[in-house]
Amino acid sequence: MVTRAQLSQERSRVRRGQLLAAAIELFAEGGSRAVTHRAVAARAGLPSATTTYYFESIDDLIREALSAHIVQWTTELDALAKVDIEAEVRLDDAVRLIAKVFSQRGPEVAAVELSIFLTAAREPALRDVASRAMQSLEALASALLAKVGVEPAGHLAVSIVTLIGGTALRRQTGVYSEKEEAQLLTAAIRDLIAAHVLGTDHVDEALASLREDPE
Amino acid sequence: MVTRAQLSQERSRVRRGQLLAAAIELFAEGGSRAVTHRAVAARAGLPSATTTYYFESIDDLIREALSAHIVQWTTELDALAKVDIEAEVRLDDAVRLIAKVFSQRGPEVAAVELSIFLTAAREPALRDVASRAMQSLEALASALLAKVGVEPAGHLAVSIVTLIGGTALRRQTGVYSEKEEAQLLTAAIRDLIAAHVLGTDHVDEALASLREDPE
DNA sequence: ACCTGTTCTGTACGTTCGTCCGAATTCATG
DNA sequence: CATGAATTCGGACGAACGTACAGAACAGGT
Repeated sequence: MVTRAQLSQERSRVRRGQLLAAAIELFAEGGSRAVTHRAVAARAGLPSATTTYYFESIDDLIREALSAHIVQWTTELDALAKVDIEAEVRLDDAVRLIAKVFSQRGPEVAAVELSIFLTAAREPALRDVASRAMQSLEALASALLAKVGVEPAGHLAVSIVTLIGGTALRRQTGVYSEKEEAQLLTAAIRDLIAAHVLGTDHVDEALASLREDPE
Repeated sequence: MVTRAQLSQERSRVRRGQLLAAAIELFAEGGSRAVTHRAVAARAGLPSATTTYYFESIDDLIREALSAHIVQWTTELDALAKVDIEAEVRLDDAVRLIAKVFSQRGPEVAAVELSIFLTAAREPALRDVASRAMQSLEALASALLAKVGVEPAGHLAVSIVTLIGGTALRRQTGVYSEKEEAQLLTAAIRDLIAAHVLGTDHVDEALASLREDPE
């Protein structure tokens, strides 16, 4: 049996979700200035009073929308890590896959996630979910690295995630084409992995040779 | 002789600059929603009508503020590249210096620059200055690399800039401490440089050994 | 001292914003 | 069927917003 309360809760949950999704859409299109009570309700196709009924204030609405979005993204990352861990993965596949984490749904969506990370700096309510997302990203990188035989990954996974974030950032400026970015990223990831498997000694040696031979 | 027109132009230039600076301050503190005509004028200590006198619209003001800020940052980067090119630079110094490009004035300011890169994606007026800033960053990295004997830098400078951007991004979330971020970044940069001087063959070799020996 | 064009700014207008409220609706429960 | 708590929603309120403009303030030339 389905009680009224449950039905109502379900309906409320749906409507809240619609509002949050609409808010994210507007945020992606025009930044936080575009997210207003009326605009959100209109985009969601709901009466304009719903936004005030479901959220304490407009800031609350924006915060929750960003939070929900990054949480869902984190969930997808975790799922991705579990699926791929059970499949056969070659090094190139792994590199290619992780290179697409930020870009899989186009640069516009990536901009939202990046914005959330930036907003987290001045919104304590977002800091937890933002750092959790970062950690899931690192966990995904670690899992893929382990799958291709790099274990333990140590700092390597973190550095790879750094590359991914930096790439997502630069993609927003459009200095390089989509193809160039992909090539640059995969090449850099390969270099980092190589340096990692070669070990600190080889790295120090290579750098030392630089110092001795200043051209 | 100083004409009235010149005096006036000078005064206008100063006031415009004050307004732009005030706008950036507000933007850094509360995002674009905090940048309003009245707030900007109040922060700059000028009459509230000045904002409409000097700028066509509020969007124009925000755009110009972000543009001016990133242009100035670019200028500083270029100056930095020229100064350091004339000084003796060791590898570790170079790595340390470039690691500080984004962090020299605290994470709050870095957040503004990152926001500008993101905003550039949906504001064509910012795209030029944003990509120019990226290129100056790469030029700085190239110059430092050349100084320590890595020449030509090729993709290396770009990859290092990617690491810097990714680091600046993650610093906003606070997952790692200031010191950890610095260590992670310098280690990753060293790895990339090492892989670069070792050459593609060594990298391929190292990765091939991974494939053959899946633990 | 007076005039003239430019620069500046206090003020006011209409719009949009965030928020609130009361009446209407819904539906499990008594 | 009556009750009441939860939900829905049109409309309205004051506040803050972007913007426009008439007149004040100013610095020459005469």
